[in-house]
Parts: sequence; structure tokens; C-alpha cells
Amino acid sequence: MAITLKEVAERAGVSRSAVSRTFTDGASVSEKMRRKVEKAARDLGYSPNALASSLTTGRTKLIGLISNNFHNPIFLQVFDLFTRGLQDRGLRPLLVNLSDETDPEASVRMLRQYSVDGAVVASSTLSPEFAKAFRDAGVPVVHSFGRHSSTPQVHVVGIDNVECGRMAARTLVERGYKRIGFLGGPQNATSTQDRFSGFMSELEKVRGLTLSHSFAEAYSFNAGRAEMMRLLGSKPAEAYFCGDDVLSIGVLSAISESGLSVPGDIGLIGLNDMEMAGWQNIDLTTIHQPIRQIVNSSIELMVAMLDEPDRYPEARIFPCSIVERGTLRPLGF
Amino acid sequence: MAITLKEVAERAGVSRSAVSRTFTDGASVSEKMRRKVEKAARDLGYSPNALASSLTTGRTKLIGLISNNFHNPIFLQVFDLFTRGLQDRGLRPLLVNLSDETDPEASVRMLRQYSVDGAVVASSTLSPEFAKAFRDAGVPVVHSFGRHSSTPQVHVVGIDNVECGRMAARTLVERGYKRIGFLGGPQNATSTQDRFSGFMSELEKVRGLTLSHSFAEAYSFNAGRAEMMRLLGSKPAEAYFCGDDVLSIGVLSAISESGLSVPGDIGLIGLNDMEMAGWQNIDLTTIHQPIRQIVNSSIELMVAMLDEPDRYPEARIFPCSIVERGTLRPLGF
DNA sequence: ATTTACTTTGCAACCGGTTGCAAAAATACT
DNA sequence: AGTATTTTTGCAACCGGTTGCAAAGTAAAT
Repeated sequence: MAITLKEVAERAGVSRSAVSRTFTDGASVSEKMRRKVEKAARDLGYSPNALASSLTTGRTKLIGLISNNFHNPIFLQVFDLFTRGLQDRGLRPLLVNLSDETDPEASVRMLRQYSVDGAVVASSTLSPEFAKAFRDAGVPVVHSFGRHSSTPQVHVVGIDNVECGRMAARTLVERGYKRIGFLGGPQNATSTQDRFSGFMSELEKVRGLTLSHSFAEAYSFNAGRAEMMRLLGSKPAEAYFCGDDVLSIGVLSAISESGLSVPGDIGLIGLNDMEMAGWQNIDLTTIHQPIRQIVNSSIELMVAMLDEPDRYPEARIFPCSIVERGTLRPLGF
Repeated sequence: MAITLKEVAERAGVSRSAVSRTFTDGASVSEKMRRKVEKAARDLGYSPNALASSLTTGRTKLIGLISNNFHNPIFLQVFDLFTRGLQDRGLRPLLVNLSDETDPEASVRMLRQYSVDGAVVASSTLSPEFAKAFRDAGVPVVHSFGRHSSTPQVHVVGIDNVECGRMAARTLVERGYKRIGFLGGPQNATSTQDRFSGFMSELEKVRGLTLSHSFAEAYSFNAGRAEMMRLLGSKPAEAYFCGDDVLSIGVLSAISESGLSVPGDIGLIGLNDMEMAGWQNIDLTTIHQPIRQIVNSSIELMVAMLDEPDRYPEARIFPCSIVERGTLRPLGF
């Protein structure tokens, strides 16, 4: 079906090596030869088979892009940035949806069968061990949005979720809230755990507060809404730090449905600063996570690792910042 | 680095063919041989190189998944469904983000270099010609969410956008709206054109209406909001058919910001029935597009085409239906 | 015009598998 | 037991490329 190198060589009346060389940059080919080969290739509509060449070069330019988060709209942006960034560098994302199974071995095996040059794990919920399985199998890996550790086993690019928790705590205290709640995402997500621990550790330093916490079943609108509905059944807190924006939006919906107002009756702060948080009918005060920077840095790291597979693992942590909108009462009440 | 067939063969003391056969189902291998080889393979941690075998078998199990719509949250669901569906059938999605360039040739070339077994074009804005470029290059292709044509050149799975336009028109007329507007997505998107033509052709049959139309710059919240803001500058229509839900939500935001109410002052009907449309603080009346069915059918079609590449092109059109929520005044005013 | 140095080219082996074919082994039939 | 049939196995060529090496060709230096 497809044209092969051999056919081009025959048509141009040269050896197969010559053809190969004209399509390999850095190889030694005279101008004359190159023109002859290119002409023949053009006539025949030849384009080299990347997979065949990967066999000898050991590079496929395929990068596994692994995620289990196909329900949080913010990940659409993440995929957009990753795919474009990788493409711009001549790399091809092989997408792996982990929503059903979370067995690292199966993914590792599959990606090794396709000889990916590297793997990006884009998930704030998977454990560092997951990413480590790739490293152990000799596949360069970057864990984006992963848990920050002082002794990282794999490259991690993301934010300091513990610090974000503290930041949210300080903000709520500053606004004079006394009865404060944590409404997190799934309890087994590393990001939830870290945000929770940072949030609580900061609040425990302050006297005279009433603290509560609960967890939604997923990072999704419906889960947030359901959990808030439940909380509204008994006496809710004055303000909540919500695990994530999409959760917050569900929470807002529950609050407004029950006839209460934000921030009049209940204050709310989210995390992510997704596009929707800025929509006028939502107007959510939240903590901005620099998605773009995280993705770009992840890609740069991945590219660096292709040349230097045993690069010493590092954690790249980007600062977050509060974006003030309309769901918290103002300073100095 | 990785273990090869040859090493397994040596350890098991058999020929390379024998090893190959134990990993190819349907091949003739005795039980004894199989056990011996599997043992050696397990000891060594061998897993076959899918790309090397693709060289002789001509199958990579790679499927190009091409889209240019990374800003509409509905596509996150589309990607979720596609990736899982393909994975479940042992196929691997190679994701191509077309946001920057729309040159079919470049994508075709790239996907041919990776010898994909097929390509899915998931886009409601790309023209049929785009998908046809794959077919012409001998790559089996399915255009999901593509333009419906009575003489399809490639397999298309989606909805009848013209009919959706008509449906929206009938609904608005039925509710007694007289000044009616079309607020579409980008004018060069095939889905916009078809919805527009259906909508208008139906309305032109009715006497005594005042019609208007305009187009947002993209299928996005901000574009919808901006366009509605502009329309609110002069005298807006009584009701709008909006190109898409995400656009509608932007429109809602603009309306509420300008102090008007929905459906009191302005009625609105969207298209897609994305999850968000059902959120209580949005509550958008819209036309449901059966995403899941479209994706599943696309995958089935693709799988069928892998066995029968020259399958006669067909169009699979799924019916849409109105989902009544709170943005149109009720019947019988 | 030679010799020397560098560039370009083709040969042939290899990457990690698959597969048609014939020999070898196992099984079935007289 | 010997022969016919079926199953299992290995050989060797092939898939579509790359690359080390030596031969051939060019250019520079003497």
C-alpha cells in the first residue's frame, strides 16, 4: 500500500542508504543526491515509516499521556496544553484513560509494548507510587499535578497543596469566620489529603474556631452539590474551603437552591481558578493554580529527560495565589 | 534495555519462531512448548514489541483521534468515551490537536508515518473534505459529529443539524415568540451553517415573524457573552436559538448582567444538553445530542472498517430531542 | 601530475518481530 | 510393525528502515 524506501531508491537509481540519509538530518548527503532523492520521493508520495525507524534508533517520539480525570473541565485545558506542547516538539501523545483501572503494571506494560519514549502522568489523585512504576520499568516519567514530596522518587511538577490549604485557612480567618468547614474531594486523592492537612494545621493554631470537615465522592459538580445538600441538613459552617472549583460550583448550586445566599449566609473559597470560576453568574473566589506553567514545565522536563534518562528527580513547585471574587465577605467586615 | 524475543528463545532453548507463536493467538504451539516459553518470558520480564510486529502484520492498533475542539467542555466527555471505548477493544488513541493548523495534509502525513490503522475525526466544525483526505490516503476514517450529507464520501456519525435547527424553530414558534434570533457559533463551522439553514428555512414558512441572526467568534462562554452584550446594545429579540450550550451560558450571563431576566424578558434554547445545562443555577432548555451513542457507534464503525477497509460509506444519524428546562416560556403562555 | 585529506556512497548486517515452507515429531490407521 | 496423516518445530526470508565500515569520488595541498 504505502510507498517504501526501497521503491524510492529504485526510482531514483540510488542505494537505500542514500534515501534513508536524505530523510535523516545530520546525515552526510550531497546536494545533488538530496535533490534526486527528494524528487523521486515527491513523485511517489513517499513518507518515511516512523515506527520502522524507531526499531533501530530506539526512539518512537511517542509519549504516554496518562490521566484518570475526564470529568473535571479543567482537564480539557490540560489536555489542550499537553497535546499542543508535545506536538510542537515533534512528540506524539498516546492517550491512556485510567478511569476504570488503576493498576500501574497494566499501563506500564501497554506503554512499553508501544515503546513510548516517556510518560506523563497528569493526575492530582494518583499516588506517587503509580508514577514510580514507570521509572522502575525504565520509562522516563513526569508526574504533573502530583503530590509534592521532599524526597521525590520521580519528577513532579505541580503546586504545594499543603500550602494551598494553609493559604485558604489564613484567608478565612482573616475574614473573621469562626465556624469553618473543609469540603474536600475524594478522600483517597493525594491532593485532597494534602489540602486538608495544610488547612487544618493552620486553623489549629487559632483559638476559638469551630472546625468541621467532609468529603465529596468525586471532583464533580454533582458530588459537591450532594455533599452540600447533606451539610445544609444540619447547621452548616459560616465558610467552606472547597477542594476544587467544580465542586464549589455544585456547592453554590446547593446553597442557592436552599434559599441561602453567598457570601451573605455562607462564604466559599475554591481552588484552581478554572475559566468558569470567572463567569459572572458564578464569580467564585478561589486559589489560582498556574496550569499553563505546570504543563509547560512538565513538557520541558520530559524533553530534557529524553536526552538524559537518569536525570536526578526533582520537584518543581509553582506558587498559587488567591483570586478575589464574590464568594467571601470582604476584609474588615 | 528491554528484553527481546531472541533472549527468551535462548533461555527457553527454542527457536525464535516458537516464542513468537506463543504470543500470537491462533498459532500452532504445543502445550509443552507454550509452558516452557511462558516460563522463560516470565523470568525475563519479556513483553513483545507491538511496533516491531506491526512491521510484518501491518497492524499497529493505533487509531488517530483528531480534534480541534479543546475549549468546549462537552469534548472532555467525548474524549473520555472515545479513549475508553477504543481501549476496551485493544486499540490505542493517538491524539492530534488541530487547534492551530487545519491543513489536512499535515495530519494525514503524520498519522501515516505512525501507520495508524484508522482515524477518527471528532469535530463539528471541520469540513467533510478534511476527513476525506484520510480516505484518499487509504486511512480508514470516521467523521464523528460531522456534517451530514446525502452523498457521504466518508463515514459520518452524528446528528442532523439542519433538523435540529428546524426543531428549535418550531419550538420557539410554538411558544408564541415573534421576534426571533439565531445566535450561532463560528460562521465557518459546518454545524453552525446547517443549524442556521434549518432554523431559518422553518421560520420563513411562518408569517408575521421578525428574524435576525448573528454569529459568535467561537463555541465558548466568552464569545457567547460578548455577542449577546453587543445585541443587548440595540433592541434584542424575544428569543434566541443559540448555537451550542456553552455559548448559551455566556449569553445567559450577559442577559442577567444587563438586568434582564430569562425567560421573562428573553427566551433561550441551546443545543447539546451538556451536563452543565442541567445545573440548577443554569437550567437551560436545550436540544439533547446523544453523545454517548454517537461515540459508541463511531467506534463500532471504526472497528468494522479495520476488517473491511473499503466498506461503502454510510451516514449514521441519531435523533435529537428537546429537553425542557427553565429558559423558555411555557407552552400556552 | 601526484599525493593527501575529506566527503559521499553503497554494502551488508542489524533492529524485533512474523510467516511460508519443509523437515521432524507425534498421532492415527491398516 | 509399517505407512499415512496431522501437528509441531525450525530455517530463512522478509517487514521498512538505520548505520558502521570500506570503497569510490572530490577537493586541497605539494
